[in-house]
Amino acid sequence: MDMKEIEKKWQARWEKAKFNRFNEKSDKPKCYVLEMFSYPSGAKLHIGHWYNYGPTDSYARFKRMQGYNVFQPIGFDAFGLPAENYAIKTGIHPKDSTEKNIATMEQQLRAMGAMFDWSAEIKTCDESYYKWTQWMFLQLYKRGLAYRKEAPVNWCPSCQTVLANEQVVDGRCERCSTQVVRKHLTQWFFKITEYAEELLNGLDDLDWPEKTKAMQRNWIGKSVGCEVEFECETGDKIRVFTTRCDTIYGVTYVVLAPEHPLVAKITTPGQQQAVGDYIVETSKINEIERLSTTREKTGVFTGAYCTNPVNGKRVPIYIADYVLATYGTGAVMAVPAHDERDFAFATKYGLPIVKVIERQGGQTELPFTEDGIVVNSLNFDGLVGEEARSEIANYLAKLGKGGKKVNYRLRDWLVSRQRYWGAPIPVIHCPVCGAVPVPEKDLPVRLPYDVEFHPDGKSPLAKHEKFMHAVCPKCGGEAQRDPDTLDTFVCSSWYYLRYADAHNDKLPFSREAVDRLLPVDTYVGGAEHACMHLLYARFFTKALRDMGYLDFDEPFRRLVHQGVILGPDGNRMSKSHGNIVSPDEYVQEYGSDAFRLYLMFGFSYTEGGPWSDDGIKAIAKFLDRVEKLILKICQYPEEEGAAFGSEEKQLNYARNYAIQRVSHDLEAFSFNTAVARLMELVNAINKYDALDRRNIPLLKATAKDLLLLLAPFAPHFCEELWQQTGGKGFVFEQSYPKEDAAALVLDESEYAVQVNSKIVCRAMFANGSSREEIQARALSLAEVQARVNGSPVKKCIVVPGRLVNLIV
RNA sequence: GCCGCCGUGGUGAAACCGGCAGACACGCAGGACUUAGAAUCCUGUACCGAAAGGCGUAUCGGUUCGAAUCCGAUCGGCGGCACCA
Repeated sequence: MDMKEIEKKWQARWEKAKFNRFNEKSDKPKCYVLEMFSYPSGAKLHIGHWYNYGPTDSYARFKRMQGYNVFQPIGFDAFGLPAENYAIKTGIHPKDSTEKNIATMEQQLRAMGAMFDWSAEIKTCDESYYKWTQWMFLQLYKRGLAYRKEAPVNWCPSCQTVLANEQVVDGRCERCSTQVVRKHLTQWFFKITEYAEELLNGLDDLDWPEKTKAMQRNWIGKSVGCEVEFECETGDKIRVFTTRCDTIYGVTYVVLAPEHPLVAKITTPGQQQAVGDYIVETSKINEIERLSTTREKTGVFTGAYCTNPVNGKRVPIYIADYVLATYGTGAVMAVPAHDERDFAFATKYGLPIVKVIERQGGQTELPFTEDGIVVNSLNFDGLVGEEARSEIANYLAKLGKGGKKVNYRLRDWLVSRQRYWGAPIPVIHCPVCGAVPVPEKDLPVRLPYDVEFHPDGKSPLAKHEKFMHAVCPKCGGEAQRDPDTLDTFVCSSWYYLRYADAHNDKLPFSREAVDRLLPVDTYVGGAEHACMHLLYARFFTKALRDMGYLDFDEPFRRLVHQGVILGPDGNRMSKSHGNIVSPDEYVQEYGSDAFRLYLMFGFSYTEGGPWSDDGIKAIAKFLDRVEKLILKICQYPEEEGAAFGSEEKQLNYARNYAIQRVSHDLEAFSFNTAVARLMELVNAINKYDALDRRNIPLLKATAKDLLLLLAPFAPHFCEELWQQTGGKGFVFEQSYPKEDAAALVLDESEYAVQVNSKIVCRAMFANGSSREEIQARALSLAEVQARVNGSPVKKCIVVPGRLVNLIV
């Protein structure tokens, strides 16, 4: 077949028939299959795109043939830094380069032949989209979920913008790997922490990879403990968070983070110099060093003291940078006997170490950080672990000095970016009224085209006078726009909702549209989004639900991560490794169907692995064999009343076995085994076809099923064969074959015959035989008798259809 | 350090709930057809052994009639979190 021609032919016909569109009028059950949309980088699709979109499209086509009304939209995550950096380098405007890239990618995606519903296409950089991204911001603001505050934030000196916590990997920028630095800035945040508990609990019921759920749990980082108030001699109260309040009688000092607001207030005049020096010193140390566990602990005494609420003991207050300002309360109670960090610190600075926990039934070596028996703790002595913590927490609550408290590692999501190519934050800063949201009727706040790109740490918009100039919506006075844009992850946090109603100009989506299509049934994309996009999108869904715009809690019922196709050398494909493999030459040579089929067959979908084209020829050959076989069988004259003997039964078994397995494997995204089962069926048909006497109707029916089974894997190829063999309409209008359970029951099966769990031979046994019959027949076999040697059978284990084991 | 996942032929990989390890392919070897073969078809292919047979799923041990699969320890790899109190 001339695949190039055939691809074009069928793509044009599908297009003309609007065949790939979601059918609004159908009463079939809906199935929303979604691949993560792409950033329009470079120009061409790379293997990763193919690997994500090809097999998933096969899944979508399979669901369609199974009778679902499938919705498979596509679009572009079009805002973002690369386009802007490219503009700084080349002078080509981000809008122009992005639009050009999108045009190329659209063309390539169409050429792939996936069943995308292009009528719902979205581009996040279009006004018609980002207007609603801004609208989302305003709703969150109204709900108190968007707020502005000054805080220490992560700044990427290379990208010249702040980053969210999730975008800092090992102290480096997720995008460009530059070391981030800490800055104090006033920025916009989304209050994702308000949903911490629900985001955590919701994971339990999701059909997601366990690993991804574990990563989100880890990221949310719930820890259950206790908050305790230590009163200073100045009257100030220091609140500390601890998970080990059973050790509270062992507190010998309290430590504040150097940034803690009370530091300045409580430091005694004598210690001011030392404390000031220490703060300056630690602020110079970058985040990476500061977070290193191996670094020696340092700190300095403030000169102040506070009181342990449970025993009235006076303990010194230190500052040390091993206490983080951003976690818990930014202060800890130090129990050197039962915490390794406190132990190291106390040893270094000669602070007392008081043992209050003992190992149950053993020697207690300090620091002892496990649970144990409470000692030296007045009336709590003798309690153990959780019981002790609970009792002490209750006691603290009774004293009015604290109580049980849950802490999360998750921080609020910083969404401001000091960059141009994003959705402008719809806020006006008025000298009188402060930060005022732009009224919804004034949306969108348009991104001006004529800007200059000078990476200087400020948004290019800040220098655009016309853009910046605004009138305060509240008082009508002179005001300034917020010069920052929204993190692109804000755009991608709701795009799956927009697809459902992509052309709505009154609302981001109508309730009716999302009710009909959402949630997404199967979402497919890379695992690298585990703690970013996938967490943010869940947050958006829950927030929108609480605002009454949605009626469901979770956007993605089922999640599948495709693996990563690495370069042939086993490294990630990259320009710097010089190991990028382009799909184009393969597609050119073998066609898009063969290429996607190879991707499905050659890799375990969720694993991926190093690229190798070993076997791509075999796939092309396989398609050739199918073509020859089907065209040949199709020409056989009809013959009625042909015999149905054991050969026919075998062929029919192979046919129905393939139907059963292929359907099962496709549902499980186990494409490699599904293709293997198809190859087995082809082998079985070939074998049968080589016989002298054949049952032609059966052979034809089997060949037809093969074609239908293969259709989702090789859509153009099968569409063409369907037509050539006289099929009416599109092959994808046919139902996917369903297995005949009766054909899967064989008269007899081959059993492995074991004596004392060792395989002795194989033999055929009639199915439905009783255990006694099987035992008797097994015993009668010559190989078995040689082993048994007349010994009595003590036990006989039968696994129906598989194995019989005689224990003698 | 903590959490999670993984380790199977020369290669990519299979194996549902504990039941014939290596499906399906690639590669390789041999053969057929052929002027020719990089085409097509057939046969073989975990390893050791000529064979009978033995042995085998990172290593060691355990549970079981039976373990790639379950349990414990060790080694190796990957991913996440990490001075988180």
